[in-house]
Amino acid sequence: MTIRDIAKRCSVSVSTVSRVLNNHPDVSAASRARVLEAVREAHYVPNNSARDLVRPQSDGIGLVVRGVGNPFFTGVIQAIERAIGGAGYNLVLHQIRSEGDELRAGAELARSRRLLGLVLLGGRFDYTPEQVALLDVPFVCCSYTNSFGSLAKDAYSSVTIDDQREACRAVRLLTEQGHQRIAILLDSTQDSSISQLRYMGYRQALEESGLLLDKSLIGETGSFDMAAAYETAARLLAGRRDVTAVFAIADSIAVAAMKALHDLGRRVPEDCSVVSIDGIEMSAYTVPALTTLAQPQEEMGERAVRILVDMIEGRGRNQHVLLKTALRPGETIAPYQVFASGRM
Amino acid sequence: MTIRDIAKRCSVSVSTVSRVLNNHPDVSAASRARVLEAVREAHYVPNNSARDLVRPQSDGIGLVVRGVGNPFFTGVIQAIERAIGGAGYNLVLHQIRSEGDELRAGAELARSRRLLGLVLLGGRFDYTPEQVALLDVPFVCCSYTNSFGSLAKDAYSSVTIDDQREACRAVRLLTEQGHQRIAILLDSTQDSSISQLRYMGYRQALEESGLLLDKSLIGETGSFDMAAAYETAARLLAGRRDVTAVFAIADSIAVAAMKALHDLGRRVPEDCSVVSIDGIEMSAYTVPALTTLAQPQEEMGERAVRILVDMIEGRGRNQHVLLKTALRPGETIAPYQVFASGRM
DNA sequence: TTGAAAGCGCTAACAT
DNA sequence: ATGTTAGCGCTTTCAA
Repeated sequence: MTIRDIAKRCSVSVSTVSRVLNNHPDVSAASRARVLEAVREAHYVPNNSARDLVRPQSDGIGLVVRGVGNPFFTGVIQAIERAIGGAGYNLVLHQIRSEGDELRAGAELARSRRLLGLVLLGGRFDYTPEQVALLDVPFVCCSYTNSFGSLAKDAYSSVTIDDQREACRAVRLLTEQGHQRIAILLDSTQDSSISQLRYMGYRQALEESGLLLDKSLIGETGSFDMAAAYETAARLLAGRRDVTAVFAIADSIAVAAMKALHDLGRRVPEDCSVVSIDGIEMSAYTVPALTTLAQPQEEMGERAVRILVDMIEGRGRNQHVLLKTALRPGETIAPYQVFASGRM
Repeated sequence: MTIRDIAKRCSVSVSTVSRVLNNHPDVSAASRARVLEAVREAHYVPNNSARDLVRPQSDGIGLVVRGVGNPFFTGVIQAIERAIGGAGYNLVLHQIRSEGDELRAGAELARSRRLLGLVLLGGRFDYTPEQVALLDVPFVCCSYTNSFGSLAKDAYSSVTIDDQREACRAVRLLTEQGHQRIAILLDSTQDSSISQLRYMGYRQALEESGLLLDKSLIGETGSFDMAAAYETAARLLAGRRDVTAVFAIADSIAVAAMKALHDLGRRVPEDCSVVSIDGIEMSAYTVPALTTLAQPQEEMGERAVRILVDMIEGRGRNQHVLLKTALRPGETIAPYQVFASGRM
C-alpha cells in the first residue's frame, strides 16, 4: 500500500495525496475528504523511510539511553520528553543495552532519521575525538561527562553532577557523624566510569578526615544488579561489626545493602549507617527511608535539552553544566556510637 | 556524505561501495580495502532510511514498550532481547509513554523499518478490529490480552498471566490466613485494564470466602506512581486498625503501602499483611521482603518471541498463552489474630 | 570483478 | 486546485 495506490483509488495525483497527508492548505475540501476516506479504509500508513529520505530534515531530536531499566533514568527521560516537546521538536527515543555503543547507535539514528541533535543518557566516560567524529549533529552527554576521555571541552556538551565531589559529600555525611570504618559498595574501582569517580570521592573524604584507606572495606559488586550487591555487602559486612557505615554509589546498591545488614542482624541506622547517591523513587519508600544525595533528574533533562536546542537554533555553543545534588534526608544515618551493639 | 561521495574518493562505482558495505564476496581485496579506508576516514555511516526503502525487507522485529520506567518490564525486555537475537533477528526497540498509542506507534515502526513482526509490551486491553487492522505484520501482546476488546481470538496473539485468577489467588493467600477486612489498592476499578481485572479477582476471592465487599476498603490511586499509592494507602488505613490485610495490584504500590503502614505505626505483617502481584527485583529487598506472586518475566518474553517467530517463518498461527505466577514467599503475610494490637 | 541504471515511496518544485 | 516529475541514498539486477 503506497501513496500511489491511494491516489489511484481516489483518481487524484500522488501530489494531492501527499498534500493531504501533510496538511497543506491548497487542496479542495472534496479531494481532501476522498483521500482521507481512502486512507482510512485502506489502513494506509506512510512509509517513514521514504519520507525521511526526501525531507530536507526532520524536526526530530534523538535520545539514546544506554542501560535499559536503570531506574534513575526514568525521571530524566520524562523531563527530556517534556522539554523537547515544549521546544517544538519531536523526541525519537532509542534504548540500547548497557554494553552497547551509544555513539554508533546515535550516529545511525541521527542519519537514518535525519535528526537535528542527540541527547546521550548514560554513556561512556572515555570518548576519543575519533569516536565522536561519527556524530555529525550536536549532542549532549546527560548524567555523565568525558572524565576519562580525551575530548576537547568545546567538542561536546554535558550536564551532570560532579560525581567525585558528590561522593565525597556523601561520605562526609558519615565522617561528620564520627564514623571511621566506612565501607564502600561499587561496581568496580577501575571502570573508567561512574564507580571510579565516586570511589575517588570516597577516598578524598577519608583523607580529609585523616582516615586510612582500608582495602577490605571496598566491596566490588561487578555489576549494578541487586543480587550481586546483596552478596557483596553480606560477604563484606559479615563478622565486621566494626564497620559502622556504608557508602553505596547507587540507591539500588544501598537498598540491597540495607537488606543484607538486616539479614545479618544489624539495625540501620543504629548499628550501621547507609548513604548513597541517586534519589530514585523507590528508595524513599524503604523502611527506614534511604538517606541519599538526590540527583536533580528534572533539571538534568531540561538543561540538556536547552543546551542542545540552543545549538540547533544557532544560539550558543557547547557547554558543560555541573549540577548539585540535594540531600534527601531519609533515616539511615545515625551518629557513631562506640558501644552501639557489642561492637568488636 | 553519501555512498556516491565514497565512490568518488576511491574511483570506484557506487555498486562496488555498496557491495563492500554489505559484505558481498565479489569484490577484489584491493577495492575493498580502499573503500573501507575511505569509509573510515570520512566517518561515513549509511543512511538507513534509504537502505530500508530499497531492501525487500529487514530482519527486524519491533518491540513497542508502553510505559517508560515500569520496573516490571525491564526483565521482560531483556528476555525478549535475548530471544530475538537467538532466533537470528534484530530487535528494534521503541518506547512510548503510558498514554501513547502503541498500535499507531507499532504500525509506523513496522512500516518505516519494514519490520517482520511486533511485540507489544504493556498495551491496552480494549482493541477493536479496526484498530489492529493498522498493523500489517504479525504481532503479539505481551503481559496483557484483549479482555475488554472485540478482537477475534485468531486475530491476535497474547502471552500473559490470568490477571483475575492470579489476583484471586493472591487474595486467597490472605483469606486462608483468616483475614476478613482486606483492603485493595489499585489504579481504578474501571479502567478496562489490569486494575479492573485484578479487582474482579479480588471480588471473586472475597465471595469464595463469603466475605462482603466493603467499598471503604477500596483504595483507588489514580496512577501507578508511588506517592499516590502512599497517600491513598495512608488515607485508607488511618484509623482503620480493623483492616488486617492489604492486596496491592502491583509491587510498587505494595512497597508504598508498606511504608504508609509503617508510618501509621502498624507492623507488617504482625498488624497488617501485604501481598501483591509482579515480582520486581526491588521488592525482594524491602524489609520485610514483599510476598508477591511473581510473573514469569523470562518465560513471558521468550514465549512471545517464539510465537511471533513461528508466525514470521510460516509455522504456526496466532496463539494465546496463559502463564502462571510463582509465589515469591517473602515475609509480609501473617495469620489473622483477633487481638494483634488493640484492634478496634 | 566491476559499472550503469532502475526503482524503492515519498515530497516539493514546477507546470498547468 | 491539481498533476507531472525530479530526485533523496541506497541495493540490486543486468551487462560488460
